[in-house]
Amino acid sequence: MVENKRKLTPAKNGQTRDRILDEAEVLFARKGYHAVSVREITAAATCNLAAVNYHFGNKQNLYLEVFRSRWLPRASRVHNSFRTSLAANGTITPSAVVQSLAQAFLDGPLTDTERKRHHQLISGELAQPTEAFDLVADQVLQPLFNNLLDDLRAAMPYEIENEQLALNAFSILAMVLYFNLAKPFISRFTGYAFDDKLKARLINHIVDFSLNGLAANPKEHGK
Amino acid sequence: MVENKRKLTPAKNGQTRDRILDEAEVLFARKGYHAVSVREITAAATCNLAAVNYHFGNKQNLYLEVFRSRWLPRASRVHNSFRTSLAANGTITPSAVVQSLAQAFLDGPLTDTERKRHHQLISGELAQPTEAFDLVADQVLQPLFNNLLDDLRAAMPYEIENEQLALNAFSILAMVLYFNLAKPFISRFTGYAFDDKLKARLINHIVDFSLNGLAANPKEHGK
DNA sequence: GTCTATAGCAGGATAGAC
DNA sequence: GTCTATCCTGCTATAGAC
Repeated sequence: MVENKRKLTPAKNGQTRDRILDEAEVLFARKGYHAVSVREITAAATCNLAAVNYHFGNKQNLYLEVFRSRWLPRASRVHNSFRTSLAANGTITPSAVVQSLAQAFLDGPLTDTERKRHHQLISGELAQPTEAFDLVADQVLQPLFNNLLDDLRAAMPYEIENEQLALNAFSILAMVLYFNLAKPFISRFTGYAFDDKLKARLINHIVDFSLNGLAANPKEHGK
Repeated sequence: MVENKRKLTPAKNGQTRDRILDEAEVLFARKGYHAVSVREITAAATCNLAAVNYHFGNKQNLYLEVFRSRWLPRASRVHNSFRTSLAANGTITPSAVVQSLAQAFLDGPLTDTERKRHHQLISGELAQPTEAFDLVADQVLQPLFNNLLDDLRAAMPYEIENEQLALNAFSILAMVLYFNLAKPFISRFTGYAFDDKLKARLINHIVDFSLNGLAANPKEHGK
């Protein structure tokens, strides 16, 4: 009742735009930009073909809007989860940094299906970058990388040169991001089911491997 | 002169098929399957539109043939480079395994442009797997993974359980494959040029990190 | 804001001459 | 084995009624 004043045409069903974004994201993630048609999206969103052009101008801009309004906020949730988890840890140690990062990315605030979509979308951009990649790189990847650099520098018990630090940061990101990407294939190659137990074990492994590499193996893990 | 006997129509220019495969691979790698048209491929191969259907039946089959006749043999060269380099090392140590693997994948028998194409093609399949991924998984990834498991088991100085071993193998693969994928972005995020010096440093880093994780840092590297 | 209808074009694929 | 010519489907995008 409050906002009637400036809308004489009260935008009956403002949900169409949202439904399009939701369905577009699912389809773009599963099949990639070029393999999805606007018809397919509007059919899934149970609206008319013309709605995409009305709300987003064209298909390319719908794709970008999926990243802007869906992907980026979700990435922020993951990033925040990492930061608060690390802050809650009190002192910053290398172990705490990697633990918080792995936890946030592999078991953080996202549901399993959200996480899958999230990583499929970015995988597509890694394989064939579009304008969306610039968006993601500037607003998510670069800040994450810089944060990780700062945290690692603060956490390492000795001085470390910049290039060395950067390589370490990349290696840790490699572990975290790659395991998310490869998750469907770990089962395929090993035969292990990807259940919660394996997920927890995976996070522990990433921490151990990042801290001590293969040398980490002889040690036992507290449960 | 030797083979005239059984070809009365001597297949004037049997190179068309090859040219199509070459150009198709470049375009598929750069833009992805759906973003490339058959017209675009035949134009690049300076042949007629109908040639693709004549030689390969349809577009999808041309794509598969690119993997069969171009990607798989190249992957074999890399795999062989890894095996012979490791064998030449004499005794199998964890360090030798990782060193040989990283060397083969990041600086092995492929030229830089070959390697880039190679990894762009497989990245596309990782993001949105098609029939080609089954091919690659069965004929390349699974054997590579099994080899790595065997080598690591032989190289580790103590007994190690299967799941632990598999996670370590994945972690090492993560480092090697991820750095190839992320190479274009390392420069972007760090500002360092990706020259031969950085490449060599990267290989050393992967070995160190895989062996000792972050704990590897204080050590100096022999040149 | 949502719909129908359609323009306009690019795509994969095929027939048939050479 | 390579070409020209063409079919026809499916696509994005727009115009205009409601």
